[in-house]
Amino acid sequence: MRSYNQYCAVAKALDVVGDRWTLLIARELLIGPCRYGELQQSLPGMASNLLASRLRNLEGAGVVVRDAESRYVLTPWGEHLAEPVQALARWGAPLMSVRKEGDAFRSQWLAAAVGVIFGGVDPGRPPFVAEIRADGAPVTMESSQGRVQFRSGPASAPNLVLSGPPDAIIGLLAGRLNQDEAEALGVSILGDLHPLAEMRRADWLTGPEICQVESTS
Amino acid sequence: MRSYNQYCAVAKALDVVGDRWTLLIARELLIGPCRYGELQQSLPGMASNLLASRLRNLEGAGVVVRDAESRYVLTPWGEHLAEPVQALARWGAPLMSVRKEGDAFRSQWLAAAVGVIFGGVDPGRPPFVAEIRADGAPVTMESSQGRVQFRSGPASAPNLVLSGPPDAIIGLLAGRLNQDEAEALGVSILGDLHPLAEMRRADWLTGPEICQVESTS
DNA sequence: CTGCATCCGGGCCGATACTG
DNA sequence: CAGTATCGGCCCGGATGCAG
Repeated sequence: MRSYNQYCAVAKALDVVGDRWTLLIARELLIGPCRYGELQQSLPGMASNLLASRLRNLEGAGVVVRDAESRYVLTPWGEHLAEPVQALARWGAPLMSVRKEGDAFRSQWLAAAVGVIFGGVDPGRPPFVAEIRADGAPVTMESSQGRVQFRSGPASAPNLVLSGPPDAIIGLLAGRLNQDEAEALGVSILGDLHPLAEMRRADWLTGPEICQVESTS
Repeated sequence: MRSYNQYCAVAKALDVVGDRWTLLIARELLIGPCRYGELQQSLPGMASNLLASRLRNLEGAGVVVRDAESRYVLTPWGEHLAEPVQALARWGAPLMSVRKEGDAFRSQWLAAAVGVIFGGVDPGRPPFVAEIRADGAPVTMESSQGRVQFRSGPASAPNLVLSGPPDAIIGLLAGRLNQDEAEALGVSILGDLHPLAEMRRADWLTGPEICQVESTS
């Protein structure tokens, strides 16, 4: 990307990660190291030359390095992209209330949603393990010592198993839908949902009321 | 911008504010309502048609509205862009250690820097007023009740007056430079600098050591 | 088969000129 | 003052090619 040529930290940051697709690459690498092909699968619609170019730029800027298995890994500085990426996710969360026709979905993207809804540390949180199957490979959400962690793969001894369409699962996690509404949308629920409510961030707002979703383009 | 077509909060957010220049427009509007012409002056290098187009998009998305004087103002949802913008500024802060030849500077951009270095609430902060003149109109930084506020215009009864080149001023505020080093770079200092150290965020790191600034393009 | 590089059409970006 | 019009060029997106 052409530099903004502004002596301002926001502009400098965008000089590095402001290109189209770049922050979505960071979103994937924040979950863990990735091969080139894994990134391609996680970024449907992105041209292969663009992915290669973005990765080169990020490598040159010191955000990403290659590991011994030639996977792409965030540097310590790159790991700190977690904060702006999560802040953007929190800001964009109201737009998730409806899933647009044709929107792609990958189960690992629940990691961002989980970070947004259950982020931070809260000693009052109960220990809890949930396994989630939303349109793909199962992922596990685990609350322990006040912190909610996320990883891909099934859970060994879950307190809760959710499976169904992604938008209904997210509505349930976000607290926008209750058990009956979610089941009506095709979610199958095994276990008790009530601990979810105690695990949400204190500042989490259930509804998307802050942004009016307009239909007039 | 073309939509990413991903059912993910980060992608949805970037569908709205991921376009080139858009987050810099938000940076300006976060300081306060702006006329079209003020935005143009604050965004050197941005084409006029692009500014008009971005403002239309933001208005359509519900991020911006026009007030009675036809100024552009953030909606409540738009105000919440403060978090992602500040997070980006914090992430990009290490890149501010050197000012590149040709980088533009506006005194109001100190607002972002002040937010990054002195953001949040800390009851231990002493009350303090500083007037800063960095290459332009004077701006005022005021600490009261644990919170540091920023506004444009001179201070009425400052404890500290700083004037000089922007990079040296920022180095001083960030704690990268001491009084002698800053004065050697042309900063004139009236008053006591020591309260600044007590006002910085507890997690503020002085140096840019986290990102190696490489010269090999 | 993975990990890119090349090519090409279309659209976005950047600069300047122009208008109510 | 607040935008609109226009045009060259670069970036983006999709398909294809190719080397290890």
